[in-house]
Amino acid sequence: MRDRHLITSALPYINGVKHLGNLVGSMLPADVYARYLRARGNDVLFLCATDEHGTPAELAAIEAGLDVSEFCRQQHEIQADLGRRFALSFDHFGRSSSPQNHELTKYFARRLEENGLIEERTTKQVYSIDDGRFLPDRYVVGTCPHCGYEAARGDQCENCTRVLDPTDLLNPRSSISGSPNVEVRDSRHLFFRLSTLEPELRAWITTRENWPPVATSIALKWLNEGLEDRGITRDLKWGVPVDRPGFEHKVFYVWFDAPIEYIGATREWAESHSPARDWRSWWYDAHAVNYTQFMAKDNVPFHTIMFPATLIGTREPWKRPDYIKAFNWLKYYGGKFSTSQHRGVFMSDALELLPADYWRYYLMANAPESDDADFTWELFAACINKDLCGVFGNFVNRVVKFAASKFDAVIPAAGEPGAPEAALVASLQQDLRAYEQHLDALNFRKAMGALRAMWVTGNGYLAAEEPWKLMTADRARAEMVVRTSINLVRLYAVLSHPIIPETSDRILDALGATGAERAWPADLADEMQRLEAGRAIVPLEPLFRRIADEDVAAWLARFSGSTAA
RNA sequence: CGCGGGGUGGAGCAGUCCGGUAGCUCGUUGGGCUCAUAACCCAAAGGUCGCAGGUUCAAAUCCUGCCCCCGCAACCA
Repeated sequence: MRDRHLITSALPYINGVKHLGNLVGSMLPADVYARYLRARGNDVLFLCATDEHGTPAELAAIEAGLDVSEFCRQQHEIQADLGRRFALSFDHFGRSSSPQNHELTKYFARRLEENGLIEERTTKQVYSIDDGRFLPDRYVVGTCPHCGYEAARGDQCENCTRVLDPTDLLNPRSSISGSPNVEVRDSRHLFFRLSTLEPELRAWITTRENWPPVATSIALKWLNEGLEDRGITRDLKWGVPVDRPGFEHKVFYVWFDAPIEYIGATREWAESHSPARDWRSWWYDAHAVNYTQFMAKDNVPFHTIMFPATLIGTREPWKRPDYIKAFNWLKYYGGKFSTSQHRGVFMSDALELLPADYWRYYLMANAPESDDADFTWELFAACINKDLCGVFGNFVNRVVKFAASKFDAVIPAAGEPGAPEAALVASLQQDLRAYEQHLDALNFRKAMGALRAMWVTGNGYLAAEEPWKLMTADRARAEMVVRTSINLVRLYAVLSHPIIPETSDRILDALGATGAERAWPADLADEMQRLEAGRAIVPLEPLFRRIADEDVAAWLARFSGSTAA
């Protein structure tokens, strides 16, 4: 029986094209894992969506001169398109603004209320008269009462790092319009009584096994500091409406409805089919489902505390994640990727330079798993040139060219596997086991190392057997080596498919591989003779191009942003 | 004493939980090969594992103190 795997990637926010850090922190590793599990024959549902609500979306829409719903529609399409071009194999890429999510969000809020976990409270919010809106804390700026820093934000002073309340600020003003015409108004809001769920959350978190330290440590930090009740509504127009007297101009807080969209996207997916698929069995009483969430570390509190609390608070058997894969930051030359300063590489930029597979391999081989990782063009070029061009691309190229020039691109028939082939299989078997174990454990860097080791083995095999010499010395043996090598090419394409799917398909197409010949390998000795003698193969051009020093220099200049010299 | 992550040959990392001659990739140097994208294969050099104490027959690994770097994690998503 096939295992059921539910995989979700953190939802990219709607306000613009995401950068490589966003990609490597959730969407890409989730895709690699989904592709791997599918290749191993599992029943996989892989979901993502745009996270569309909140103040930044409203402000970005205003800046774009668009109605917020139209802005989100356009941005959603842009992100969906980029996802396709990066070969992200979502079963569905949804929208947190969908009717399904509206309905589910209201449902969850209602269940929490029925269970006594919601209460109304009056809060004091800064209202900007000139902007005509309530301001989230970070959009209120003023002078820090502690250090005198004049551009302190209402949530925290960046200068002295003290946590602030917007009402602490001297000379407060709106960061949107710059207007000092602001006042504090009372506003009624719904609060989620998180504090009462703390024991259950702690019991759940402390029994999770082998989660990344960055996931459990952040969750425990929140629990140890004590959970506070949290407002789950906001004074905004764009969002899920709160059906409640006196709340006509309020919506649910974006962080309340966004994770619910994981379920919403499942419904969107189910209802996009005719007849509709079953969404509920993935989420409700879904003991047989193995659920893995991917995210960067900034998202951890919401996935280990807020969302689980929402699910627990329903007192219904909603599925919680079995495993959370959390990543650290990808940085650009030691600093942050910055949208406003155009610093770093964004998904759309990346595809202008090179095809998706280059980025996919590099990012997975250098994923920020144990610590923040640096993106530099020098490392990127070295990794591409060495691993993809020199080791993998070159192996495929030398085998295919040799077969084309010496055997008219037809797989030769003579010879039987001998001791070198047995040794080859043994070596590959060991690395394959490591590769599978690392992917099963979501250790992507190590998995890439194992994959690379298998590629290296192919070049070593050719160097040791020297088929170009055997052509005259032992023709049968030469044919054996070439036939084995062509099968190695096929094997590598199959194993690399989760990482570099487009290149992998290109190779398998050239080999005329059938569906069965694209399946995950079982017995490697058999795999080495799988493609039979007599089959014609289509010559391939080199799979990857080398990155020149001039490319590095040009890209460095182009992407270093406004802070560059 | 905010919290978390990290400090291992020139660069990037593994090893630290469960102490036992310091490992991988890139780079460098030397050799080999010439089928292949000046690619590939083999070998060598290079580290007192942030610092200082302590425990131990033995510490990168355990304990104590300190230093440095990165991030911000409850109304920003």
